[in-house]
Amino acid sequence: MARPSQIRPQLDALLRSHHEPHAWTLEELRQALARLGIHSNFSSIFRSARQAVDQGQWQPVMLGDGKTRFEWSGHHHDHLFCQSCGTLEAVPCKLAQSLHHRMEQQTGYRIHSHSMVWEGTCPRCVRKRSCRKPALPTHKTDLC
Amino acid sequence: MARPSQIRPQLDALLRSHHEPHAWTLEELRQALARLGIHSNFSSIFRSARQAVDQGQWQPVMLGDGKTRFEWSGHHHDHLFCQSCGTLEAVPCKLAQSLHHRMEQQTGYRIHSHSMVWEGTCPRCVRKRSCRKPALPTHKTDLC
DNA sequence: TTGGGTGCAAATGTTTTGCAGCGAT
DNA sequence: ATCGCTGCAAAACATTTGCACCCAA
Repeated sequence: MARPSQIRPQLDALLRSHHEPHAWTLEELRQALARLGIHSNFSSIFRSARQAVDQGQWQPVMLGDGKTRFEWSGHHHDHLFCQSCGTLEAVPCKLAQSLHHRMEQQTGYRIHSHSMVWEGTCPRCVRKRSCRKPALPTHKTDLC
Repeated sequence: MARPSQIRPQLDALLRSHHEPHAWTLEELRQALARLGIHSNFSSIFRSARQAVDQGQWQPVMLGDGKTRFEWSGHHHDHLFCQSCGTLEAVPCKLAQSLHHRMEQQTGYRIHSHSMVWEGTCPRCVRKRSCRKPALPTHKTDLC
């Protein structure tokens, strides 16, 4: 009964696309929209995101750098983070998914979703230096 | 070669204890210390935490409410969150642990750690109301 | 004397809200 | 007219840093 959202459909399209990044910060979404010629406000993106999460269409992803990222719920995946070079990869969550049933049995919970982040050293870094002090992700780390 | 930390040992003791909460926010740590008669500053707690994480003794835990929590690395566990009543439980991470090897094989990563949060409905809530709209965790949610 | 630990205040960065105006229904 | 969507500014929060001082080695 009121003005339909001008930006929400565009945001949905971004999250549904299979392009990088696979999980978007609010600021990344705003910039991506701007590149499409749609200049909007951070607050508007924020409110669209909250609504989308409430409606179950988006899923928040916390990677530990202080910024909340969002992904299309249907594209849910786990994350692989290289502590050495900061690379962040999306991996299918088949493995974690395979635990749902057992986890439900063991805990009595009815499980709706999960979020999982693996941290370690990527193949490239493993090859370069046989071993090095892992840089734990902090809020100032550059992810994505 | 300088003054030994007055609070770090106390903080370590808190995290090593098996009492609630199982994962502490900086503010919770400060308050717990205060209850022990040790009044300190938030910044000092923060710096102790950063150092402890750098040294690998503490592990940051992100639950999605905007606050970073910390647990003793040796006590690592996964989390179960009831979207209906907000209960947060710690569960052994044996199941997730069992995936390490396969995940390493499939990705070529050398995995050092993981973090996992299961979200769903706890047995009590499942019993009470057969079904209800799940309240997605937001930053304003009261966890722990 | 030195160098890390501590407290206090201020800066940063991100998230959240208040409010006025807009516009499709 | 109504009611949700927007933009702008400010507030609210959590994290982080600068700086002066303290104190055991």
